[in-house]
Amino acid sequence: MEKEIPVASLQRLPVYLNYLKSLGRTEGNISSGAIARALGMGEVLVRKDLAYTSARGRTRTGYDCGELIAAIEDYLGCNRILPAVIFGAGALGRALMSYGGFKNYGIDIVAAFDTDPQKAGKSVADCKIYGVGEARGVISQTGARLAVICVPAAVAQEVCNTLVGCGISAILNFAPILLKVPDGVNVRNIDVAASLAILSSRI
Amino acid sequence: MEKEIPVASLQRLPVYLNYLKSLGRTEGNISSGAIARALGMGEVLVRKDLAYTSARGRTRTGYDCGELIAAIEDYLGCNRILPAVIFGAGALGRALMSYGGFKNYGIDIVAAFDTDPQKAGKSVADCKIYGVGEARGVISQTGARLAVICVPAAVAQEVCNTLVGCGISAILNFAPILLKVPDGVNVRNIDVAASLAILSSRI
DNA sequence: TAGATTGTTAATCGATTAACAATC
DNA sequence: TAGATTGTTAATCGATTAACAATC
Repeated sequence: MEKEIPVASLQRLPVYLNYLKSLGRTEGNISSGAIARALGMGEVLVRKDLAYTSARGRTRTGYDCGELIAAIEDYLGCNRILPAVIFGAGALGRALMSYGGFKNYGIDIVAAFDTDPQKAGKSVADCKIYGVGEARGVISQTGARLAVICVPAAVAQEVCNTLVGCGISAILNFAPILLKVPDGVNVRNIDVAASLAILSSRI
Repeated sequence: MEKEIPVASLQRLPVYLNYLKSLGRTEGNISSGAIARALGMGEVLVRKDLAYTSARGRTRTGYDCGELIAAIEDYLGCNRILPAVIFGAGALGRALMSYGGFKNYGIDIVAAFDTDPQKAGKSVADCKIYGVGEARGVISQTGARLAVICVPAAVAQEVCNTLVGCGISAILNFAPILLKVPDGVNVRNIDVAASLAILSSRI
């Protein structure tokens, strides 16, 4: 049995991917040492991380740029299209609806939901906002398993329960609370204010 | 010399704080075991983390809720007011301007900047948008040392250089690139698309 | 006192780094 | 061949967990 990738390594894969893409070349080779120097990390760590993907370096020449990008993209699943929904069409939710970066990772924001009936029926960047009552139908119809929670902390757990009940199995949570979810449901939290506070505590 | 707090511990402090505040009581005591159970972690780890703050538990009774909240807030610097600026008044930048959560951590978004002259002069949630040329003046006038970068990846490094030149020493970066900064400048990255991709790769 | 809880010291675990053989 | 680079195995480092004395 292959060893599972550590979270720390998994989180670095998009960093490598962004860097490689920023080079703007799909031909030629790049060594783990060059990547490591550019990103300020150890070269063995880079090789270890890349070894979790299907990328294989060539001794003396390094990794083929195009192959390496393809291997990371493949590992992260950028090539299939995965439908995702956003719950909460406030300022942050709408900003994410209009953000184009998800498609680089094969993620398609197919719908948004909001409790405000005024918002229902409107669209942001080709993404339609539905009322909460339509969540079950839209989620099952689109086959979305991935959701982003952008609602106030006070209602986030309730929204989370609804989403899990609709078959969502991975949640990116922007509300500053720890969501309780059943086994098998994955949650990642982004607390923007806390991130800024952590930075500022070192000033 | 006291041992410096590990990043992992520092990142958990806001989690404890959110949980304690969510209990909605400033009186009475709470034990590290109760906190650990609620957050799904080990109780020794909770005590170790809290020990970095000025909080001191009482044997047999645990920590005083109000004191503990105050100690974490104090450690994170929630009580002083720290001015911060946002660079990039696109959808995300404007969402952050109108987000109320920063003030819980004593962070005040005092200004935003954008290259688009159409946006200059407008305000979002009492926060005024300035042209790029005014950055130096506004930053030095407000004394901001903290900045949030919400511009496209292609211009993020340039914006970062400008900010550092204006005296900014801590940056929360939403652009999916690794910023190069001189020693003494702290950067934290939030890559929303990558976070969602990491989640989805486990589906 | 007995029991609950803290805080500290030692043990474990996992991730990063170092050393090095393999290879083109 | 000599040199550059990979991938693997061993060593180190840091963070988490376990054990336990202190105490109210």
